[in-house]
Amino acid sequence: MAKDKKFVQNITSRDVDFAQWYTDVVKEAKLCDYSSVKGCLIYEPNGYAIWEMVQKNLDARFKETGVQNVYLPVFIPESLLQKEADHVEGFAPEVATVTRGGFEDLEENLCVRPTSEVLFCDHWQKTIKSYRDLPKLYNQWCSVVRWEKTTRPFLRSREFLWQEGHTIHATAKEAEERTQMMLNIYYDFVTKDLAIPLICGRKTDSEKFAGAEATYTIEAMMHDGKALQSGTSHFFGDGFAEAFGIKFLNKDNELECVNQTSWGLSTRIIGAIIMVHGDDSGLVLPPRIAPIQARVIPIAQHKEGVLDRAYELLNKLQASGIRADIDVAEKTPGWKFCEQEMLGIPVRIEIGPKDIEAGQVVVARRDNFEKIVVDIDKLEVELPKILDDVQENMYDKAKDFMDSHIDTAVTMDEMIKKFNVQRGFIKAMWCGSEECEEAIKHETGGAGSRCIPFDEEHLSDTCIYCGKTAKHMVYWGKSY
RNA sequence: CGGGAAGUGGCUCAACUUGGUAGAGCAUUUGGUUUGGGACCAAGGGGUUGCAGGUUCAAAUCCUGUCUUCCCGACCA
Repeated sequence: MAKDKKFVQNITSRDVDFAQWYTDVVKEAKLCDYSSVKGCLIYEPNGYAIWEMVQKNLDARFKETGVQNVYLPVFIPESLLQKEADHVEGFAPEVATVTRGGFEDLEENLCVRPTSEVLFCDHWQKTIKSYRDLPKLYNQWCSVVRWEKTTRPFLRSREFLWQEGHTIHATAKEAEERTQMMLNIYYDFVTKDLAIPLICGRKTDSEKFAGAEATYTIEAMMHDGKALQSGTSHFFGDGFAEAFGIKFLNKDNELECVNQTSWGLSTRIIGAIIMVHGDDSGLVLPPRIAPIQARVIPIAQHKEGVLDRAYELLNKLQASGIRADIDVAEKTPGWKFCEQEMLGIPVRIEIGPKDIEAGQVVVARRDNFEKIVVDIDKLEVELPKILDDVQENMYDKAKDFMDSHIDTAVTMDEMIKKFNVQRGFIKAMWCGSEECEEAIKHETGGAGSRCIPFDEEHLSDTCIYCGKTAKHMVYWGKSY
C-alpha cells in the first residue's frame, strides 16, 4: 500500500518523537527560520503565504459583519497599561519595555504592546460622545510581543502575528452577541477552511483573559492529543470602560459606559494546521488554505513536447482559478514528489510521455497518496471536485481522531488512570472552584480545564475532585 | 526560571577525552549519461569552529562569561 510507505527520509516519524517531528516539518516545509533573537521567527515565503491566506479568508468574513480595519501604535505608555487592574496583573510578567530612545532615557517607559485593549480604550475615551457614535467595530492586523520563557516556532513565540478585533457597543446584550458572532466566525473559518474540528466553549475564571467578564474559545486537538487554543473571543462588559471612562450620552440623555469585546487569532493557527493534518511525509495543507493547491510535475521533461504540454496544463488550471505551479527543476521525478509532499501541496499532477500519448494525467492526492488517472481535457472540471474531496476527507479524518480521543471519567482514579495511558481530552464534572481545578491539573500531571462546552452533558451529580454538587461539565486535557 | 543536551562550509555530523596544517556525507557549480518514488560518472568552489574574554610558543580542543537552539519541568489568558 502506498500510504504505508515512508517516502520522505529526513523527517522523524510522528509516532517516534512528536516534538522532533514538528520541528522537522517546520524546517523541511521551509515555513520559518530562527532569528538571532530568541523566540522571534523569520517567516519564509511558504509560511508567510499561509498566513496571507488566513488573513484573506478571515478578513473577508470580518468585513461581512461590518468590521473596519485600523492600525494603532506598537508602543503603550506604561501608565496606560496599568489602568485596568486585572489586565496589568495578567500581562505584566511578559511585557517588554523600552526605556531609552537614542541616547536619552525616556521620561516614561514605553511597553511594546502585548495586546491593544488599552490603546483602543484610550482612543475611544477621547472620541466617543453619543450613542450615535456606537457601535465601533475595529480590527487590526499586527504583531504583538510577549516575553515568553519557553518558545517554539508558531506555537509560542515572543513576537507573533495576529489580528485583534475590538468593538464597543451601547448595550451589554449587543456586545455579548458580537462576542458570540466572532467566535462563530472563527469556528466557521477553522472548521471549513482549515478542516480542523473544534470544541467550542467558555473558559473557566482562572483561564479567562485578564480583565474579561467571559472568554470563549475554540479548542483543537493536536495529533499527540494535546489541545491548542486556536482563537478566543472576549466579553468585557463595562469593566474597561469604567477604568478608562469611555462614556456616551444615551437616547435618554444619560451618561453611560460602553460595553466592549475583543477577539483574536494568531499565527499559532499555523502550528495547528501542522499538528492536526501533518504526517510522516511532512506538511499536509487543506486545499482551501493552501497557497499552492496543485503542482504540475512533468515526467521525462527533456523529451519532445512534455514541457510544452505541462505548461499548457498549468495555464489552463490557473485560468480556471486553481492556485497551481510547476516544478521544472532538473531533478528526478521521485525527488520532486518528496518535495511536493514535504511542502504539503494538496495534489500533484504528473504528466509524462505515456500520459500525453493516452490523453491523460495522473493526479496524486497528498492526503491519502491515492493516484487518480484523469482525462486531460476533463482536468479543469475534475480537479476542483478532487480538491473538495481532499478538504472534506481531511476534516473527517481529523474529526474521527478527535472524537476517538475524547473520553469521560466520574472519579479521580479513573481520570488519572486514563490520562496515564491515553492521549486526548477527558470530560468530567466540576464544582466550579478554582482549588479543584488546580488540584485536577496537578494530579493528572498537567491536564487543565480546556473549556466548559456550550453543549454540556450530565455525567454525574458531583464534582470529580471534591464530591460536592457539580456545576459544569468540563473538557480536561494537556495543552500547548 | 530550574534540570539535561547541543552550537564546526548551506544541511547532518567527525576531529575535542590526551592542545600542534579543520575532515566526511549530502547540497551547490561545470561537463556528460539519465528521468513514472529522493539517479550515475568526472572535475571544481565553499569554513577566522555561535560570540567575547582568558591560559599557552600554539586553542575547534582547556578555563570564564554570554547568546541561540532542542528536550523535560515550572510559568504562561
